[in-house]
Amino acid sequence: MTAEAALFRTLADPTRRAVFERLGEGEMTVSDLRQGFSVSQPAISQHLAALKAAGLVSERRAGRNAYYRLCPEGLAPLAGWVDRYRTFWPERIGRLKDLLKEMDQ
Amino acid sequence: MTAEAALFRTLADPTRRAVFERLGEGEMTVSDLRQGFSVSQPAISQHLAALKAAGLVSERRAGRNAYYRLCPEGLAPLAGWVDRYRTFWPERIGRLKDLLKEMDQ
DNA sequence: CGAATCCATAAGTCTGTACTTATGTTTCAA
DNA sequence: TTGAAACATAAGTACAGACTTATGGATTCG
Repeated sequence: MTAEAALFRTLADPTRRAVFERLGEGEMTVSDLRQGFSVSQPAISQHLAALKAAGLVSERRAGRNAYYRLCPEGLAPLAGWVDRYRTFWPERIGRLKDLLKEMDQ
Repeated sequence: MTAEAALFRTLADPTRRAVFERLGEGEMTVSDLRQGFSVSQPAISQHLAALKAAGLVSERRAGRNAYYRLCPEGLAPLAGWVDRYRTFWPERIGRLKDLLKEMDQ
């Protein structure tokens, strides 16, 4: 299976994608993460295991707690896949250029 | 459902994603597309209907034939989602810049 | 020590969906 | 006009996977 295949599969589930997005706020325990979701704790753990297997998340244990953190570099293969088609839309490129320009500063 | 949710769901299936990628070669009929896939003609038609509903493909009828063509702009919401996380990887930005530079020429 | 908390895993259920075959519609060709 | 080709839709099947409850291991606290 290609890298982007695993990423598409992993991020296709809305709940799992929401967990990923939520970790954008910063490192968090499973219990923290559970707040705001209507699914059980095992469901959260299962999603985290899937995200970890896909390289989208890393884990750090401390006592009873498991801290999960975003690994945004894991998205690189997906970004690469999308970029292959970006060349088809010249009108959008400008905004991307602007973004890169901002990041230079 | 958000736009990127529909895109993730639509592109999660490997066969459907392969159909999308194949259309990168250019406009094609369903029969043309069928060659090289091990699934039935209805399966191809169903995938094309899903891609069309997601705005990733457009259709043109001519006699008995249905010509399908890529709509790469349909990927924009997905690209936007990925870009939110691109800011986390400075080391990859260089390659993106190079790509944009090439496209200027 | 015992109870409680945090998390992972096991096992089973159930829904979504990607496929199949069957069939209908339209168009073209002999 | 009859048959074949191109495609879509219908209906049914089968499997993946997202959930659940139950449980166990590890840690912390009283």
